[in-house]
This record gives sequence, structure tokens and C-alpha cells, in this order.
Amino acid sequence: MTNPDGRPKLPLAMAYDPARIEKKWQQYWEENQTFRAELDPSRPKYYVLDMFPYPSGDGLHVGHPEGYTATDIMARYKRMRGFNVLHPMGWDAFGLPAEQYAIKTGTHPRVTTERNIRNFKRQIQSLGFSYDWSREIDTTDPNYVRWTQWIFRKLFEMGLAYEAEVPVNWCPELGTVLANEEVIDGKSEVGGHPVIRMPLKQWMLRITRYADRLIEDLEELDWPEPIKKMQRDWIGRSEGAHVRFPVVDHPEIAIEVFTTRPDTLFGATYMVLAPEHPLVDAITTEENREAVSAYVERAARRSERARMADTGRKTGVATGAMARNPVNGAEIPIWIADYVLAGYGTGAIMAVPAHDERDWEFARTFDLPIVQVVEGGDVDRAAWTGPGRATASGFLDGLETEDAKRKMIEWLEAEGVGKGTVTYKLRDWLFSRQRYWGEPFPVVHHEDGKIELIPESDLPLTLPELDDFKPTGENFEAPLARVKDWIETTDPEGRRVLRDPNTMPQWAGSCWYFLRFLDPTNEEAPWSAEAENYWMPVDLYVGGAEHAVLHLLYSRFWHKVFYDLGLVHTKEPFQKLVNQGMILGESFRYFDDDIADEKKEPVKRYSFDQIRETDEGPVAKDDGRPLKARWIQLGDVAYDAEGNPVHPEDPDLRLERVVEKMSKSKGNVINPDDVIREHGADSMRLYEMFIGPLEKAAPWSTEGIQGIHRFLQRAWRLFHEGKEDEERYRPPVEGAGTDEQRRLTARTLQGVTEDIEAMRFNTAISKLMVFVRDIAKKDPLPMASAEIFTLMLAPMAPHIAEELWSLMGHENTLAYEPWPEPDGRYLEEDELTLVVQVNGKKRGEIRVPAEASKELVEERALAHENVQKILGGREPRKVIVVPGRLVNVVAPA
RNA sequence: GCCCGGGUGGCGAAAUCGGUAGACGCGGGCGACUUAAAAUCGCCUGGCCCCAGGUCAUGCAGGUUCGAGUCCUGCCCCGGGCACCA
Repeated sequence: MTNPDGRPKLPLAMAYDPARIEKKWQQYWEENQTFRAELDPSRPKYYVLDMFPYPSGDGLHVGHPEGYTATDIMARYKRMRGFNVLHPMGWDAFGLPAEQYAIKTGTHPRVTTERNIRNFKRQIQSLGFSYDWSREIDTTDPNYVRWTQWIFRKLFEMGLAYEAEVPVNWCPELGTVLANEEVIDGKSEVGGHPVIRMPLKQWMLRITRYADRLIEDLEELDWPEPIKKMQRDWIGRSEGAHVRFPVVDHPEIAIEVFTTRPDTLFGATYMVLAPEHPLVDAITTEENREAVSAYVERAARRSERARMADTGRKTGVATGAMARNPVNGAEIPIWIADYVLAGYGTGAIMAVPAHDERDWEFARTFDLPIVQVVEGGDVDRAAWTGPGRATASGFLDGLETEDAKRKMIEWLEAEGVGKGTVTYKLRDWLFSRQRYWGEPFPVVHHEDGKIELIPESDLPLTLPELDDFKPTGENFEAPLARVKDWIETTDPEGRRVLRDPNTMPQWAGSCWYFLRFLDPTNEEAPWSAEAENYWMPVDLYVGGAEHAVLHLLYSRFWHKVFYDLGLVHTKEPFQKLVNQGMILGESFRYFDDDIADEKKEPVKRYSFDQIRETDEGPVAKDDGRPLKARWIQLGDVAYDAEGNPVHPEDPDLRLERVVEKMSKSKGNVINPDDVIREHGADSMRLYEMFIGPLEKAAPWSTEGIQGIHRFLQRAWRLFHEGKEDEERYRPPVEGAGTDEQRRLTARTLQGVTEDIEAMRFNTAISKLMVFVRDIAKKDPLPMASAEIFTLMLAPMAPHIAEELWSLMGHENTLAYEPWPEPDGRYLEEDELTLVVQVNGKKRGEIRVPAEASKELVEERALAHENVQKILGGREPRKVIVVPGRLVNVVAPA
């Protein structure tokens, strides 16, 4: 746009206006397909991935953009470093909330899901992330479901998917079974509903076959050590032995146990079976039958939770049967107790009370003999579980624990009564859910019970339409079981067959989405070998730590299956993993005595200093009555004259300020839309990166973001002159500026580069703040510094950077501008300031030439007046010179 | 109970190789501009004291070292994970 006289027309209002420039550049990027990634073997690739979100009805949360901003900075930085960057986004859109919403309102989950995706996408795009939207994925899209089902076919063909009657975690509230990983403390991970154990026929995936590889291959991954450890612990590999104990008077029966301490076999003084153990019935004597059945029944009724609450208190009952210890022929009683778990090992143990805490407690409770067979500790007072020399153990006597284990296993194998074995805590993955909103299993059931895959050409098998999404609650059946004309079908030969009423868990879609991103529109295959070969593995994966054992274990498992099928070329999908911390909210609470939520009148309110926390919850300090915490919505909080938060209707009631996880019920949720409207996307991005290290949780602060916004305004004003609405672009002066400016620019660039490489965005931003503060203090901003600054800012605050870049006269986006190199000549100082210490305490400073010798530095330090004063003429005992840092003079004592 | 993280100003933090503790930001204070306020700009801001200086200070108590937020030992507190796994 030009004036009649040909000069460029400068817009009048140029004040930093994020709303204007952010929209402008988001449109530019979209119209120019700036971030579209194409396979290009001539260039190095960088695949940077976010854990894709479940598009919930609440919309984006301020927690989401933290990880997304971090990956976006890395994506933009790597592009400027010449990498071909793959940075995609998609939707993990199957799942319970949409289905539960459907149950409540009758709205089809597809409708809700589509609406939520639209909203999420709008919000994510308003933050200016450089995703290649042409690769967007939705796990509920039939074109995606088709390949998830295709993968299930592969799993089935490899014998990794099977149906089995297993004890499962049934959640009556959710009306479905859950995987072990989805149950926390006997409650569902989602919603915290009670879960009961019961046997049901379910689809299982043989993840246990990959247990060893899932442990071993963790080694080479650049993951946080705690996450690796959680995975190792979850898999829970332990080495030991299986040993068979013959049952006296039952020549046909032997009880097999697993033990990690075969070296203590001589100390086994009794055995214990889990109440669910299949041999319980067969071995129980008539006299004990009644007591045993009563105990078994009671154990079956008790919930997992009650059982866990009792940990420590030992209960059990004798069967009356005896077993023979195979090493010494001793007859030992067989008991039943619920401290032995049916699901681990063989469901039976040999009890060595002297060297196992649980057995010791049980033996004490029921007065069973305790025989020490490992030296160490005092077994009358506590079990000795540490290592030691074997004793009272026949041929093991004198051997250290490790040697004794080895020798016992040799003996067991030679005698044919046992063998060395490895056991895992990890169970096979329970893979079916009694839900509607998931991938149907691509199988049919024949009348004779045979299961057959439906032909590949029939994929995707889509969900039938439904009006009522409720679980039936009868026979633990899924909603699909009611859709007779979908369930009942015929196979290609015309035989009557039934479809499977179950659907896959939400994890199915997220187990392989990172591979679909490589080649999202492929019709012939889930992805092409060419794309996989070029883009994989994921170089950087960022997401919440809550997926440590769920998503990350499942997807590693699938990836290994793909590896075995030759579908991928790396053993592991995610090379580097970073867990971002949570953004916490500030909430305000008080207490009242309406514990039943019956809106009773009058209600008595309590401030935080009038209550006391007990095991049963908060109670009033004065009369001890039970109370319930209440929260005031962030926007409704009132303040008294001293600025203390108070109840809006009761100004005398002081509110307690609590920093905690954001949730609707606590009224402390911050909506990204509001933040962007007020401060802009660049401020939001920078703020989330500035509040602390990425991995650490940090509270959201409404004041804090203003500091960032001010920084961006200052940066803007470096390039502008004039007041308020008459602000005009003022071009930086030609050239590279003064030595001081060159030094600041070079030093900032070096520091920011190192910080971004290490993902220390908080310190990178603080360096940019220092730069903005100092660069034009004395002399006008030079063009070279201006350009370098803009490029450094670009990965973190891309909109303002693009705007400044174009104001400086550049025609194209800076997204692909090469990352600048610092001028080495300006990184070094000619003169240094060294700290002078006496006995490690700072006493002064000296200025010395950068290349000053140790001797000169020493001499100058000793000449310092404070040093002279303290030494008082004495000779120093020692002088330590740390080059470039300090001089420490050690005074005589 | 066991295993990981982590405790630094009023607050978020920095110091990552054992070498000036508190960069940067928030909040607070003072000043400039303004009729005034906001905005902006400048300066100050860990405690204490005999205040040109000194002294104490990185959860607590010790230790190693010329020198410790950083390394070692013991303890306390907070967050997370696992939880009768034989």
C-alpha cells in the first residue's frame, strides 16, 4: 500500500496488538501451508510429537498448551536448524465421557465428538502452533478404525489376541471391565468408582510374551529414569524357581509353588494356597471342610479394597492336609490364606517364616514353627530377609545366598522336583470393554465356539446406529449385544454367526497413531515402509507423566509386534520422552457443616483457622463436628481492606488460598480463550514456558502473565517510536552496532541456543528479557542485533517475531530462516572481573586482563586492600586461583 | 511400609563442572512524567546489627574441603509411584 507520492503508507495505529497480528500470521501460515511436511530423504528429519488429546467437552485446559508450546518451540527451532520437521496433531476421540454424555442426553457420541474436536482445533490453532494440519487424525474416523482393526487381525493371526475366562476388574458404575493398569487402589482410574473382581470371558492381548524385551529395550531410551523404573516395576520380573511339593495321602497331587528364595527351602515349615486355588477342594480334609469353605466364601465376597485395607493383619485356615518338603522329607501343614494372591506365581507358596516378613507374621499369628536357615538377624524378633550364609540346610550349609540359590536350583532340576523360572507381575492385557463408543472387534463367533476374523476387505467394521447407549447391566453385556440385526450376521459361506458385542479400549487408537501420522491418507496400508523408514522413530515425545505405564507400555508393546512383522524398523517408537509438569490453579476455600449437601439452613461456616484435619476429614476446632470443604469460584472471591481473600457474602469469613490441580468443582480453572483474548497467544506461550522448568508443576498466576506481556511490549517498542496510537515503525540502524551491542547480541544468542537445545525455556526467555532491557540503552538498535533477536524470539513467540521480521522488510516467513551463529570474536572479554576471597569469603573484586597469568592474578589479589588488612602483614598459607572465576587467599590460622 | 522426585527471598525461580547465592519475572517501596489516575520509564527490595561496613542465611544436625545450594551421613517435611508380587 502506498501514498499518492509513492512512499509506503505507514498505518497510524501500530501499538503492539496481539489480536491483529496473531490472526494475520495464523492466516498466512494456513494459506501458504507453511508447515506442511513432505518426505525428503536428502534432508535430516526431526519428528516431534505431543501426546494427542482426548477432545473433552470442557475444551482446552491451560495445562494442554504447556507441552504443546514446548514441542512447538522445538519444531520451529529445528526447522531453522535445517531439519525436515514432522509435527502433527490429532484426536484420541473414542472414550467414556462422550458415551456417558450420550447416556445422559441421548446425543450420539459422534455428534459430541465432532463438536468437541472442532472446538479443540479452534483453540489449539489460536495458539499459533506449527502443526501440519494436513495430517490430522481422528481415531474414530472409519478410515482410521479400519487400520486399528487391521492391526487387531495381525495380533490375532500371531496368536497374541485370545479370548479367555479370567478374573477381571468389573466396574458396576461404568458397566465395563477395566485393565489392571486402569485400577488404582481398587477404584477405577476414571471417576474413582469401586471395582470388583469376577471371572468373565474377555479378549486378552499377550503382552507378557514381550515382558523381557519391554524391560531390556528401555536401556537405550532417553527417558526420565523414574518412568523407566515405573515400567520395570510394573512388569515386575523376578527370578526364582518352581518347586513341587507332593501332598501326603494324595499320590496324584503335587502343589507347585514359585519362590525367589530356593536357598531357604529347608526352612519351609508350612504351605499356603490362595483361597481361589483349584486344589483347595481336593486336599481339604473332612474335619476342616466347613471352616475352609467358609473362609473361601468370605474371601471371594471381600472386595479388593477391603482386602488391601487389611494388609498386615493375617487371616487363614488350615486344610488339614499335609505336604512333604522335597528337600528333607518333612511333613508340613497346608493352609489357606488371602495373603497369597491367586494371580501371581502359581497361587501357592512355600512359607519360610524365618526369612519372609509375611510368612513370619502368619506363623506368629497361628503359632507355626520358625526355622532359621540363613545366618543374620534375630528371627525370634523379625524375619531376616537379607543375604547370609546358609545353615541347617544340609548340602547348602556354608554357602552364601547367591551360591545357595544356584546350587538348590541345580539340585531341584537334577531330582526332577523343580526348576529355575522367571515370573512377572505383568499380566496379559485385558483388551475388551463393554462399551459402545470404541472399535468393534473384527471377528465373528461360530455356533461351535470357533472365532474367525472377518475378511480384510470387509474392514472397517463400523458401529451400528443406536439410540440407547446404556450398559444393559444384565449378564455383564455390552450395549451392542442388544443390536440383534448387527450382532446376528452370516459369514461368506452363509453360515449364521455372531459378531462380538465388545469394543476395544481407548488405548487401541493411541497405540499406533504416531505411525499413521507418517502417512495419514494411505488407502493400501496403515503406513508405507518408505515413510516409516524416513520419519521414525519419534525424536521427541512430550506428555503427562500419568501415562507412564498405560499408554507408553501398550504402545511400546504394539510397536514391538510391528517390528516382528517387519512393519517398522526400530525396536522402540519414542527415542526421547519428556514429561511436562502440571499447571496448578489457585483456589479459595472455606468449610461448612452441611456435610450431606442438603442445603440446610442455617449453615455454619468455618474459616481455615477454625478447623482441624483428621483422618476422617476436617472437623470444627470448637465442638469437633465434621465439616466439608467448599470452594469459591475464582471470579467471585472478594477481598478485605488488607487484601485478604474473603467470602463474597460474608466479608468476615477469611478464605484459604490453596494451590491445587485445576478442576471445575474447585472453581480454579483458567480458560485459554480468556487468556488469549486478554494478552495474546504469544504471551500465553511465553508465560507457560517462563514459570519454571518444563518438568515441574507450577501454579498459574494472573499477575505473572502481565510481566511477560510487558516484555513483549518492550520488544515491540524497540522497533517503534511515538506515543500510544501514533506509534510508528522505526527501522533499526544499519550495521552491527557498538562493541558492547555486538557482545550482548553474541552472548544472548549463545545462551539462548544452549537453553533451547536443553529445553530450558525459562532461562532462554530471561536472557531475551535482559537483551531487550539493555540493547538500546545507550545506542540505537542496530539491524544485525534486531534480526538476530527476532529470529531467537521466533520459536517461542512466533507471531510477534513474524510481524517484526516483515516490518524489517523481509518478504517471506522467518520459519525457515537459518538459525544465526554467534560471532565468536564477541564472546570473549578482554578484561575479567575476578572475585577475591579470604578463607572462602568474598572480600573484594579485581579487574585483570583475560590472558593474565596465575602469578599476576595472585599478586594483584594479595595487593587488594581488604586482603592486606586481614593478613596484617602475615604470609598467606596458600593461594588458590580458579581461572576466570576467583582467587582464594588462605590466611594463616 | 518400600521406591523415586523435591525443600533456595513475600511468591514463580536462577546458579547444571564444588568457585561471587538469589539472574529474570511477579508482588512491594520510592521517584519521574501527568491537573489526576492508568500506562510508561528510572532506582531500591533476604534477615539482623554498632549500616562507607559487618554478620547470619539455600528444610534441620553433623562431616569432607582453601571453598558446599551443589558431595557424604543421619533426621524432618512436601509431592508422586508401588503396595501382602513369595
